[in-house]
Amino acid sequence: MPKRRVSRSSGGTFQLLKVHSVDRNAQLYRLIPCSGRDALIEEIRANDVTILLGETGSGKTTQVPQYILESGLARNGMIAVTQPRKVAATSLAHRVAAEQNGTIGDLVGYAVRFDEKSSPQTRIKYLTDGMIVRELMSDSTLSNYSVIIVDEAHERTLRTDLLIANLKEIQKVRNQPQDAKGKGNANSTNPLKIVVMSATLDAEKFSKFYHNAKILYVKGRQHPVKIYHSAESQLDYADAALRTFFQIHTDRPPGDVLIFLPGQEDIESLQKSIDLFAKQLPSDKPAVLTCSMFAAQEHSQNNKAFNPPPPNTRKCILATNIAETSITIPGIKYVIDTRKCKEKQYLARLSGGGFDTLLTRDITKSSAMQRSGRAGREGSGVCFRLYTEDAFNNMAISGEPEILRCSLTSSILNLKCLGQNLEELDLMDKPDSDSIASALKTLWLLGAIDNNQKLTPSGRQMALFPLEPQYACAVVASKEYACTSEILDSVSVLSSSSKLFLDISEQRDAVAEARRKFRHGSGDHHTVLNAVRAYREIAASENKHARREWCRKHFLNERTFLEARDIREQLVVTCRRVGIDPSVSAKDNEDPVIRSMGHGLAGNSAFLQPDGTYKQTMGQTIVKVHPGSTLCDKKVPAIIYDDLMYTNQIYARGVSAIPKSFFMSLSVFKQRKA
DNA sequence: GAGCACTGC
Repeated sequence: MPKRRVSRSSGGTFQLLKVHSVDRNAQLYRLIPCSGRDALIEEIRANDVTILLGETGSGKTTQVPQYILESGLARNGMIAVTQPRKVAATSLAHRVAAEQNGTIGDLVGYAVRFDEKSSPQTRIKYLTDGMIVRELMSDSTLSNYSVIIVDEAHERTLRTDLLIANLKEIQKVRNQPQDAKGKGNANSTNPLKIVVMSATLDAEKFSKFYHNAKILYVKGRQHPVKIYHSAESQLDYADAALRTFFQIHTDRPPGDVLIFLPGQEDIESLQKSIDLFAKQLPSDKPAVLTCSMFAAQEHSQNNKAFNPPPPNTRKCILATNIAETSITIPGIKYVIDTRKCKEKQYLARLSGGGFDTLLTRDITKSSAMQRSGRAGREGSGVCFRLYTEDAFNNMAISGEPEILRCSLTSSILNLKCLGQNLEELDLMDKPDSDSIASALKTLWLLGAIDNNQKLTPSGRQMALFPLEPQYACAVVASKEYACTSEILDSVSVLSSSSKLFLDISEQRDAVAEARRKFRHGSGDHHTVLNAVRAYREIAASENKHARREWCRKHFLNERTFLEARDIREQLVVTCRRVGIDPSVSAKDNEDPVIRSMGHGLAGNSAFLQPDGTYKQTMGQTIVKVHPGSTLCDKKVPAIIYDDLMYTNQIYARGVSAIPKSFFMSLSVFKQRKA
């Protein structure tokens, strides 16, 4: 089928084209032109669900909500726009508020964790997908909204998937036509419109899920990017990237280079090689400045990639997926795509709990397109794919949705509170039965559900805490052990998005030395507590600058402390609600803290074997203590751990020693062993 | 002897 792309200027800020049919094999969209804004509003007015397919830079996320507002389609309620990321939600809201000439929180607002700006006047609200899923718990039909726009739906985050499934159910209730007796359904006066926004390639799946909803196409404003594939497949992607970079450097006009690599290890070694070769360049060639970018790296270091290079210098940025969606680096004209990324995948196991794997794998087509697009943000660019065109054509269209590759423990607990079962939910992709069974077993071990899979009173309490069920269980248990204050300190740090202990490979010895100050013989949980206590002392007596300097000197991430403080405040409120005194402290008594954690982490435990290895108490897996743990190289009879991660071996992270006798007192353990 | 990226009550 020939590619037939008909477009007409819309007069608005973007062009709108209606997709008539999708030819999957050719992967071309046959497009029928519409006239922009009015046509879009008419389509949304006429249909319960609209799928909006759009290239990046089309402005759909900022413009469409405003069009809907001005059209009066949302007269009965707010317009929600959901985002997978907090920064996106807040920055989009600020931009749209400015376009509406208003202050943020007035007509246009946002809601993300720890930060909400909205008022009774708010009509357009940007929120994270997690936030709206949470709202579902208190208002099961989301009655405050008349239009819900699900943005970045193609990312298929766990929460977006749960939202999409629930929205289908909500529409059944709210969009019911008046019944034959003329007795109108109370809800039919407040129907719900759904707009699903997605990047190209996978729109058809959303359409099928929503009873063949119409797909509309929004044309983007990206600059053209010339794409080169390699003629033959490359065995060594790092070496291929090195050669490609110097080819660009010697043959191509000025412009910075962005290299996508799977992880920190590859980044650091390739950076060294490039620096080494760059020194040997003839003096008439421009110089090379390399920067690296990955999440575990200090912010100040990551930020160097944003600085313009000195005159007559080409900047080369080596980055992980962090530069694919979350961060946009200015000045990039060339992209080198190694085809690789690392992805976390949860491996459900019926005995001993599941564990995460973190392995290098091939990227997907949408990822490859996203990467090449990074060369066309400011002008035309070039992308060098270190793989053949065949390889590209054979890539999966998009990644596996998160719901198929993460632990379901938390989601199942939350759904149980809503009276829903994950198995019965109409999801776009259903997790396999092993994954569900493994989560149910964990919940049973925690005492959150009974033998009939019914929520227990303490399970209902756990669900109220903004924590993984394991840590919520530890908080609930801390009441009995009179150490809630310490457990809150501990779990708030463990639940933070960033790690507390920074690792800088070049300063390994200095890092180890600084860490020794907080080191606690019983393991990582008390080591974290020691760091929290030390920071609290500094924070009480020193100013902001001194605090920051103290953290830097001890290789501690201050952002983690600050985030943990916010989380702790939320936990204190929840504790009071369920009758747990958050201020009760065990003082210097260490044992209660370990035992409380032991209740949450009973399934994450292992006994020392005669041969010196650790074997799971509730499974057969041999686990190794992670080298970053204070208990590495130490042998204790029994350990609990925060999680297992398989990279080269199965490593237990966040490890503490626990008396072996503790397990004998646990009823679930006795039941389990029997 | 080692760390893809996000997010939430």
